[in-house]
Amino acid sequence: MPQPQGSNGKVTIIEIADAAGVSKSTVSLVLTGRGAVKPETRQHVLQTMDRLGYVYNRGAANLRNAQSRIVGLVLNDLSNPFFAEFAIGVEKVLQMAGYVAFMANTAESVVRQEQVMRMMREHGAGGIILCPALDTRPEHLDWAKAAGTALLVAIRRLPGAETSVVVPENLVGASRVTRHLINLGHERIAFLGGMHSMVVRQERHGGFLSAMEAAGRNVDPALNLESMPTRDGGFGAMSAVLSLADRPTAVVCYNDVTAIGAMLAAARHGLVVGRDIAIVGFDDTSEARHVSPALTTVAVDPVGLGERAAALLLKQINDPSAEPESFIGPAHLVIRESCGAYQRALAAAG
Amino acid sequence: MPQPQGSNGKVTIIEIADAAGVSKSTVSLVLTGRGAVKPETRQHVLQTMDRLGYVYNRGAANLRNAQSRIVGLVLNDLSNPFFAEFAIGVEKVLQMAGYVAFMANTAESVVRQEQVMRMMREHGAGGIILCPALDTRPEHLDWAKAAGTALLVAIRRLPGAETSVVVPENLVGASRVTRHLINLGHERIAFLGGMHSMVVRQERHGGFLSAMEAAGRNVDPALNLESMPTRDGGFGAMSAVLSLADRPTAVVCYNDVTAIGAMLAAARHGLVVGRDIAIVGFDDTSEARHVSPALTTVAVDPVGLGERAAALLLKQINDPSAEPESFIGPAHLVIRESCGAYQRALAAAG
DNA sequence: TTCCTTTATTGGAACGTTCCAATAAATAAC
DNA sequence: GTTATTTATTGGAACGTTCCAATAAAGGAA
Repeated sequence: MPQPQGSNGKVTIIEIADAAGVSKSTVSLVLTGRGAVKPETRQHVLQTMDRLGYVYNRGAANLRNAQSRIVGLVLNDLSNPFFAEFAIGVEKVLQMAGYVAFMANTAESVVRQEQVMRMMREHGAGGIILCPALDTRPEHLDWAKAAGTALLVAIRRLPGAETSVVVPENLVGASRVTRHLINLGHERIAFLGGMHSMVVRQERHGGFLSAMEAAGRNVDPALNLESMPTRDGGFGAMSAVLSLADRPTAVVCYNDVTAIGAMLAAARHGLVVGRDIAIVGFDDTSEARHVSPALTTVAVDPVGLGERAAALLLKQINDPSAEPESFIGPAHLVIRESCGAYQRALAAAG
Repeated sequence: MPQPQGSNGKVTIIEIADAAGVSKSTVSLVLTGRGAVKPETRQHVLQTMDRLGYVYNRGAANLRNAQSRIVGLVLNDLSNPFFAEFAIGVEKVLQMAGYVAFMANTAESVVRQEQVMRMMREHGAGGIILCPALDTRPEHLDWAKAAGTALLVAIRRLPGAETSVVVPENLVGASRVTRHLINLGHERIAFLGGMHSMVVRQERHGGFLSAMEAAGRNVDPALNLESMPTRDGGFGAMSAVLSLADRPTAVVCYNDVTAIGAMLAAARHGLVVGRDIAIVGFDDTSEARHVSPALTTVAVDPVGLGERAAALLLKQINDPSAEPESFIGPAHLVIRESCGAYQRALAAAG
């Protein structure tokens, strides 16, 4: 039965020592498990701590040995299930290593990102995993080198920043899904969604272009539309594309969210996705499986990327002199219904 | 140009004082902005801090005045977009108040939940917002009263725990959506999904029952089926219900995820949802909008709930003697296609 | 000038922990 | 039975900050 301590709420190591009839040093030894302490003494101290409702004060401890075992996880968009899954992967690995994640959402605001990273440093975070907000400049991260804080950039590469990086194989993935559409016989293929300034879009669009060129397909600049990477953005861009005189027969979207918006727009125009038009996405979020028709997309295993990011960061924390390291996660094609391949196969068989 | 400090990485207030030719007390005054310090001195000190790359050490500061301005946010399932949105609401309010959220995911594990809450206390969190994991017992939270830590339970009410609570109007919401089905002329209505032990299910099922009874409808115990609150669970329960001799004409589901599973099962049995059978959900997740036919459901504004939870917690932190307070968030009906109301209206008009 | 008040600045004592060197007790070696 | 060695325990000095009481400097009023 925890006894709320006498006057103020905080029970300290010294009060435990007094109550247990030992010195504070002994209590400390029990706490850290470092020195040799007689089993019965240890037991007694532990009981006393339990009885008085003791809480370890990590702030005070960190004052002595700067080993905080906390790392920061800075996400640019928590409402995107992709990042939520990434976070789950990160937490899983950190937990196993006895670390705890200080997680924050910047909602694409560089200002908020700056604030949040400062807070984390002030709290003694040993490292930070950063999914950078859209307008992040590499010089925003210079403090890390100077302060010797381990910093890892994830998901969105930040050209010019000399840190470890964990990103998916955007170029290859986009190239694969585009080739898939080409193999299905499509000639006019559009690329939809994302803003030009986003590195991820540049990579994915680059993959799209390389597949098109490799197949000798013509790339119509009118079929390259930017939009915010949201459902509404995808809806708008798709509507624009469908109002063209010469419509495409297939559409590669920046990501799943955009693709789902595009599917809605197509349906609104009376098109049956997968039959009248092919639409594909990127990321393989759980939504992709559940929309109707199910979305053909590129899977990048966000949980796995998160695990990898955490592992890499821990390595860097433990060996601060190590060189920055990069991990490029695999991206593989997931064929479902929205590209029409399934229907085509059925037709061929029947 | 931040100069990485001589030997170890950490620059302290004393080094700043030495470099600026003032005392550490003066630097502290500049830092906290409390005392009266000559503008030129302040300026000079600030410049010196910038020059040496000083980082405030919150741990050391908290040692003196236990004002940490951090609060913990413990989520039971981050992969559920509902909780991600809730978290966004919480962060928004905390940020405005100059607080920072220490966020963690328990993945429904009570053990992990315990770990994570302990960590947060150890780091000096002034309060915690807890979305409890499934098997949480009220006595797991007893420490909060004893330690005087502000604790707020959100989304899942925890009977027997004497804390502030922020939850949606589950009973009223379920009652509303049930009445909607009754008004559409349904007689045999089933309730599907969720496990009996879940408080949220008890509330929603209670709302279902009250609407049925108020309308004088007969409640067939065979039409109350439990399942895990997953898509597969919904699929299984719906399949079971459809194998009954006397099928229901409408189904109220525990939540959207379950409802979507139920829709798949209905389709598999050759039924057209919205015409041959009505299916409704709860939560209004983004998926509800995008399945086909779109799901009629109950919206509960997770972001708003998050904002409210944060506001309530801050209030409690600032006035620890205040009584626990509850907020029951509104739940309103969102009519889409899966209930058949739309088709019925069309038929009436045509 | 002298005294009082306000404005700036300061050293030292906390805060709760860990570590080090020192001691006390128990065991092993001779 | 003495000495070495191991095993348990301990006080005190940090760690980086804030606060308090004290001092120094600067004006204002007599």
